[in-house]
Amino acid sequence: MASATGSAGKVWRCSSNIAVDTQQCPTYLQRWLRYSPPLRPNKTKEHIMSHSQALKQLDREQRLYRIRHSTAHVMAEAVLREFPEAKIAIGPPIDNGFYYDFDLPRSLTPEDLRRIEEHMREIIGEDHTFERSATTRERARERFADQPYKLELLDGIEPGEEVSLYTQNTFTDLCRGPHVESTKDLNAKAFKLLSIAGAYWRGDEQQKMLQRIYGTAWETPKELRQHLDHLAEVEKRDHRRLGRELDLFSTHEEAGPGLIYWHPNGARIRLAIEDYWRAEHLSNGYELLYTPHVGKSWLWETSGHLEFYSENMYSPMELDNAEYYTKPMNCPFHIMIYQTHTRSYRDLPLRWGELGTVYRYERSGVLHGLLRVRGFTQDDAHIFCTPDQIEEEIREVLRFSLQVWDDFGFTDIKAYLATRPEKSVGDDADWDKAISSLTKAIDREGLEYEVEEGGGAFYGPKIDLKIKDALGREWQMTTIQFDFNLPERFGMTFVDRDGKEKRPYMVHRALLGSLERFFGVLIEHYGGAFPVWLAPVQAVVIPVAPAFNDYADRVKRELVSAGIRANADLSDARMNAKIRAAQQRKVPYMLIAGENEQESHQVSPRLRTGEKEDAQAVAEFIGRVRQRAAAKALI
RNA sequence: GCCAGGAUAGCUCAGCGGCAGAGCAGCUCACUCGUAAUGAGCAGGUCGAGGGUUCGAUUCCCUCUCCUGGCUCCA
Repeated sequence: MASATGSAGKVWRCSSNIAVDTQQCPTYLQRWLRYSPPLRPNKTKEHIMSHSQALKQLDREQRLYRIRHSTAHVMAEAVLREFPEAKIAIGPPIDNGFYYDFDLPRSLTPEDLRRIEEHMREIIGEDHTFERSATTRERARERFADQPYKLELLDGIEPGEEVSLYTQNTFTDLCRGPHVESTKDLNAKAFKLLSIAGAYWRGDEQQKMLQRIYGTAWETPKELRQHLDHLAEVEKRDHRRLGRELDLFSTHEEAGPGLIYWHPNGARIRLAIEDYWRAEHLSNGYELLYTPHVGKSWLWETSGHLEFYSENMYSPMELDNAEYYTKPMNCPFHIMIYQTHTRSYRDLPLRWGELGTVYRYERSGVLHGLLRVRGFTQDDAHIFCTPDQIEEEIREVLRFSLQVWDDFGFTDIKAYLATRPEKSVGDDADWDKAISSLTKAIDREGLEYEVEEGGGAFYGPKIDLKIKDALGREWQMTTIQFDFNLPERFGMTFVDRDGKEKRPYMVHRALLGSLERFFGVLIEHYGGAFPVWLAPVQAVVIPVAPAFNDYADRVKRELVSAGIRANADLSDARMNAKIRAAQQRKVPYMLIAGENEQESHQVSPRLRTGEKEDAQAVAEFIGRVRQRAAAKALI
């Protein structure tokens, strides 16, 4: 699945005034569960409760956690049946399922998965209990003498610490638990093995590549089916598939992977996005810039990119005995403009935005449709201000950002505040002030947030916003980053009211992130059925028969001159086929034009929702589309 | 980059040592037709690239390119 979650730091706090949604906060959940006691049936004299009853008393997330964890153990047992020589690594529950990593003598095939599933169903049917036992680290070392990965895990445990083992049937695992009481608490019809993937031991490229089996597990077959349906829906909305079907964009391996070609339909949408973006920035106190695409090495040496970021930069071009680099970021160019004047405190704050196209070298294995590319346009902006202004500026950026997300139809937004990492530059006082202004801004906007302690960049703290799409997936989009590094490196100053030169604060911020990536998320969010203001084609005029082609074409021209993106389908297909074609392209309005309409200068709208409307005057329809587009309505 | 799986017509896919296939899309022709596919015909492929095995390779082997799923949600 296309996942957009960035590297998550350690979560130590969830906003206290908002209930923790465990689905949104898996790390928190796992932490909580880790320290919750293993499940025991309540065996008092007065009240003998079966295990299943005890399981039912837990809340749903905890039950699923145990079911998934236990299913992972059952899978490991099944894999050992198939491959007695297998070395087992780790097998945790994850969102919607579980995985287990194995070191196997050969590569797994889909056929193996079917057999492993068979074994699992057998084991589950045999009603084995999950027995917890405690032992010492040394005992455990003997127990797992032939399991090198388990030994390595044991090395990470304090010598005196108690080690817990869980056993079901023939399989014992080093495991913290908790588990269900017995395999009969698992439903043999509510799990499925989904995929095989390579995964480095401990996620480290230097370590051995293991084989990971991903599975999903639920309480009931119905839930499993719903989850599989959800996966099918995700697949149907895949922006790469819709990009082809709706003729929005393409990539070309022969012309360079990870580089996006926007087709006319995609470009229409991008134009709508950019027009909106520019208008909103100008009316929210920004000035807009255009800067070059390449710069001499001096620029990148000064900025530090060559030192810290060169892996991601395109190789230099040699011209006139100088090396020029294609830009991976816009910031140094904006600073060049800043430096063209002596800046007074009266000039600040400066809010400078640019739709700046940058190129970054991404390893070929990570490229993915529009979501991970090598060339993209950032909706970048830099704010230069005095320390006094910073709080207000941050608040303003955050407010503006939320307004933009609302306009694009995203209302479920969460903030992540990343604080100072160990290796970093800048004064403590600056960091404290910056973090405090970020926190105040989040509080002011009433956003739910988490703190990623030490998760900031070395040059400053940041707020990232994650938006939730129509399928409930989170995407990290907006980033608001302080930078204590570049002003220093470029020696930026402003003259304060006391006549002294001082260092301005600098904030980088991208709201949509990259237009390419945002486009991908937008396509999936709307499943290709864009709201009227973004739809590449807003209306198609469909004549009932060839005799009305002229009228249909006249209506189309009228719509186009009224600023509506309209086509007339004058092909020799039947009306029904034209409707079907427009429907599949997810055009919001189909306008049926026949004899009745022609006589009264009307059209009969059919919405892509399937709704049919009575004939109405063309002028009336124009007014309606304008109104719906202005309201940013879906249709 | 690494592991696994892919790459056959514009798209979705079948074929897997012996003449390269289907549906949709495209093109042509016919059809006077009211809310999700009118019919007939035509055209379309160095079977991702390069090398090898073979009488013969889209098919088997090797190399490369690209695509897809993954590569700590840490016992």
